[in-house]
Amino acid sequence: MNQATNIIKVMLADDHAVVRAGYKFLLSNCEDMEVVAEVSSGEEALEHYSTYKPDILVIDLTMPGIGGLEAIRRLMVSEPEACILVFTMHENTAFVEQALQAGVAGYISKNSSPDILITAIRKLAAGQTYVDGEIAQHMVIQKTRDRGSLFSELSSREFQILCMFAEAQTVEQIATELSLSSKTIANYLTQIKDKLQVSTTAELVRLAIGEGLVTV
Amino acid sequence: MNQATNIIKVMLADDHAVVRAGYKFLLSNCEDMEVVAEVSSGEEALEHYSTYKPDILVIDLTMPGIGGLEAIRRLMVSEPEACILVFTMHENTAFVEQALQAGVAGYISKNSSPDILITAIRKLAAGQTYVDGEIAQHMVIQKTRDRGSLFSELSSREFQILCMFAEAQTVEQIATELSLSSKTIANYLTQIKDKLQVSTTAELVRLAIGEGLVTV
DNA sequence: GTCAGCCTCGGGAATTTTTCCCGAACAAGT
DNA sequence: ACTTGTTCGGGAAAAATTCCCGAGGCTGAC
Repeated sequence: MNQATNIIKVMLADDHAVVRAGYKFLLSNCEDMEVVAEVSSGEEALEHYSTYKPDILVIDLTMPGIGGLEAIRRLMVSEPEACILVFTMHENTAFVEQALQAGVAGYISKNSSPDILITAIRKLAAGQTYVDGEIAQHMVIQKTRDRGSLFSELSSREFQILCMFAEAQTVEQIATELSLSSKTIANYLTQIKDKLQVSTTAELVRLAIGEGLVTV
Repeated sequence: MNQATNIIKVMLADDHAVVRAGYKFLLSNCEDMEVVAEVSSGEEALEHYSTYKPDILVIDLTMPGIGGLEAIRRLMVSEPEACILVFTMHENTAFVEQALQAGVAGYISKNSSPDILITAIRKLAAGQTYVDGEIAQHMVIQKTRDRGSLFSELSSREFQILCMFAEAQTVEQIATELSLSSKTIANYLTQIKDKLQVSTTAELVRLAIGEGLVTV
């Protein structure tokens, strides 16, 4: 609404200090925005969000602990009007979908040119949404061809569990971390295999790695 | 011995016709060598080797069917004096080790500059061995640092089974293809996990992919 | 030659994991 | 109100894995 008069308050969430420094430097050239807080994990983001009440939260998806996606989901519960911009290296359609479903207002890639970040922040501050051009293209292309996003039919819980499993976590470990019965996790995995139409664990892991859900 | 007077007879084994064409073109510029046969699978290589009795067999590792490694092993049984040059895209130490153990005389990468192939063929024809410089470096580096080649303690059977498994083949499929009991395969896999110090299937697949044993 | 050591192969039995089927609670959409 | 989807997990059967063991083959050392 009033982007000329008011300064956009930005909060940064990224686990790499250098990356945060880069952001800050980048934004320091813009008179209309200011970094009011920076955190290095999803947990911290949740903890400090209400203190700083930023206009925009710029957040990475891959962070230690609960990670970005989960942090976004939780934040949207307690602060439904939060304006979140995902800034990550995951160009994978599945992540974009999951993030958008979680309610983020923008999604840009770390591969994008730096000024895209500025553009995106201004757009979001003006109440608009922004998705990186290339990413949008990927999504359209992937949508139009046969299978859609392959992972799009997974629920967020299923997606989360798949990611954890593909990172070679045990069924028990996942159960513990999510405070669920290992029975539940096992059932989920069966369900996931079914939806993804793979029959073995090896295939599942290959698929997840191949699609870029996890890095090896 | 007599490289000046005699023409080096070369047999090519690669499943891609274009690649074979490239080899032939490359070698056509050399007066001292000639392509006497070309085949597109390990099976064919075994079948035709004795017909042509080439001085050098240039072979790729990734081919349909039994693949290059297995073909090499079998060939070395029937033709122990065979002179084999592996020419592949696998720069992975594990493959180099497995190939050298199988008795190949040379190992070069498809990433090497083309004239390396010529050089290598001449070396081998002269009774010497040849391993690509970069690959050798990799091996030394990997050897000197902590763990050695990780897969080096796997027997060839174990290595083979691991590769197949990481390609998402079922225990049953592997058993069928190798004409073994699925019980044996399962036992092998347990053994492999033990040697590689991983506890889950997911970890095993990740490791295999991460180390480049299979492509995703 | 003999012996130790490793590799290959698989059976038996216990154990663990996975699957399949089911139900309950809850939220959202129509 | 009613269907639909998500989340969670129990029960029981089926399948996979593990652990342990043994036999045969091959190699290299003594």
